[in-house]
Amino acid sequence: MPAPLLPKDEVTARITGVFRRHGYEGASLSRLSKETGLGRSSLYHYFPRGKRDMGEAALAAAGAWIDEHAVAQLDSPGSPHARLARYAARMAEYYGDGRRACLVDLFGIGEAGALFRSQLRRRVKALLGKLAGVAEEAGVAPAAAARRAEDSLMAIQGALIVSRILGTRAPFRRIIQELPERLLHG
Amino acid sequence: MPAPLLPKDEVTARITGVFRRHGYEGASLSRLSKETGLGRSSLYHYFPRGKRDMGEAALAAAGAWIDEHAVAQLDSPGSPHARLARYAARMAEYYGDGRRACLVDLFGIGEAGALFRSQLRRRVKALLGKLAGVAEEAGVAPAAAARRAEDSLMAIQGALIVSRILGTRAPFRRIIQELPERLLHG
DNA sequence: GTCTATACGAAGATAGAC
DNA sequence: GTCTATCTTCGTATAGAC
Repeated sequence: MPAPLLPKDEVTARITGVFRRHGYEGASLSRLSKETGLGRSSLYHYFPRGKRDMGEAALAAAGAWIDEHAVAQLDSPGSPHARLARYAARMAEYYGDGRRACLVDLFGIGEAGALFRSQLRRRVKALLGKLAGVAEEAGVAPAAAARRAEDSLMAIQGALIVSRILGTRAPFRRIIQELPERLLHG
Repeated sequence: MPAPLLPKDEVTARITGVFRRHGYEGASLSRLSKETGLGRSSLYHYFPRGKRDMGEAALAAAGAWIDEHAVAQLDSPGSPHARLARYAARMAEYYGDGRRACLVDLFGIGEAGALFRSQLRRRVKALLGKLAGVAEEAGVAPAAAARRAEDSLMAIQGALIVSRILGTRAPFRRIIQELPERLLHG
């Protein structure tokens, strides 16, 4: 048995990158093979059901990174505003300062939508609950907190799309900057 | 020469529908053929460069509909608030009350992005200018008007994504409802 | 765990008859 | 303008050697 060329985590990271640049259907096995440096057979060794398993792995890896680095900030010490600012900063990092796409967008439509939408829904609902919790903790009424959590998420998703089309990071950066205020004071 | 099975406008409309449901790369010629009822050769008769021309036509048709039905409301009689409300209502119609995707999202990434992003950018910039103009007309300072126009667009794009993932139209409907207020009074 | 080789269908696209 | 037939490339997926 030859030694692995890359640890599986690194393979998954590169696969995730391909999905984020090309979308699910645009991520062909050739591209995935080239960008991981693994032949098709090696990819099937790691991901027996092929692209479907790769999408699953990308989703899990992205979710884990966000939970560990961004969502964790919401439970860390500090004022609600400070925690939200750290959360936003980490999300900005995840999105490559607005240059990288979100799997919630890419995997929500077409063939990928059928495969992954229910998983994404669970993750999104959990995140919305977390964000609303921070707002409530800061004294925002539950209904308003839920609304603003939803607004925060929509603002980021929309900012990614608009920044991508306009070719400028400014809208994304502004939304990240404003996130704590928007959630806490509408 | 046999008579056309469908007028070209109707063909384009159906093609646009396929793109909006499956994305650019997910819209295969087979699907496009099936949903238009035209064989491949007929499609190539209308769109000599194949999918690329179909994407172009979809973009043009969508842009024309939006200009004629939604953006036109911004130049029609009535208060800024009333015009924005009519604009929002027409956009909601375009988006099938939140169930149908936006080409700015779908055509912004991957292969489609390379083909269509510059066209989309022009359209988006024009729309942002129009929206900001209405806000300025209502007394909003230029910088704030530009910011809020951007916010309005991002909110709609984000609402479409979140509504799609959550499987509920409520977030989209809320954003549509709030659009005039957000643009005019932050 | 990786490789080469290959199966096999679907992809986009074209030719020529009517 | 539509059809059938065809072409080539690329798609996902597998087999078997090392």
